[in-house]
Amino acid sequence: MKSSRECIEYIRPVRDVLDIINGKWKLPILISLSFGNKRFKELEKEVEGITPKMLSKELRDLEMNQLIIRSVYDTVPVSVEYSLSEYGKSLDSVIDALREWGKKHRNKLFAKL
Amino acid sequence: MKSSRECIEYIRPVRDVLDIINGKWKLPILISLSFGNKRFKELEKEVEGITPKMLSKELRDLEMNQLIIRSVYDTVPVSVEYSLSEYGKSLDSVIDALREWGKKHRNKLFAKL
DNA sequence: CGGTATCCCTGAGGATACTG
DNA sequence: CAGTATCCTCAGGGATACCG
Repeated sequence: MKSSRECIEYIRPVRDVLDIINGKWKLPILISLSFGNKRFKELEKEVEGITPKMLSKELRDLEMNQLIIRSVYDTVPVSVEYSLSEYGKSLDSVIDALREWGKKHRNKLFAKL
Repeated sequence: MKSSRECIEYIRPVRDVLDIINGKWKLPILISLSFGNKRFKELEKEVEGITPKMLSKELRDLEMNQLIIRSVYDTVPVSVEYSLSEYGKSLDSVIDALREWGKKHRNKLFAKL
């Protein structure tokens, strides 16, 4: 067992990440974008249950943190495309880990029934 | 680029996990316990900033989800020890991934200055 | 299409004090 | 020591409607 200080040091980076990908929507949005660039309406469908207001806000947050890129194309009507930045793509390992555990958890829950 | 249905299927397990480890405190608590069994007061110190109320609530949630074990010892005064369950330990990979990314993120922020 | 605006509510989370 | 009890704030999130 290590010292308390080491433990606190260990927690810090995780808290940093939690600050960035907090809430129920950010990771689902990032995952959706990891499947390919998406328009606003597409995201609204794939991230089930999200409202336009929340989607708009979360996209802004993610863009501010440089995880995604918002590209506006000068078509008529204007079209907007969201994509993962390289930095956002680097979250893959995190998403994979979460996903693997999530699948195990699901199996565990089913096994109980 | 895959179909929308695949994408939605892909997101589901991640949302399951998020439901379990949501909020700012659960992962820090789990990490602290990964360093060794802890008493309530010890956790209160190592999970910096948490109030006893939140700690109490989060511990209850984590216990309900079988991620931690609460052991009461019949001493005077009574002592309570929290430990990771095997199931809780299986979150290691998730925590590692988050932590690795968090460290990178920190470096990136520092590099900017 | 890609969002805003408005209103609303719950619950996460905090501060402080207290108890068996 | 291991929590409860109260009271409080505020942001996360939802519903619905609307706009350029």
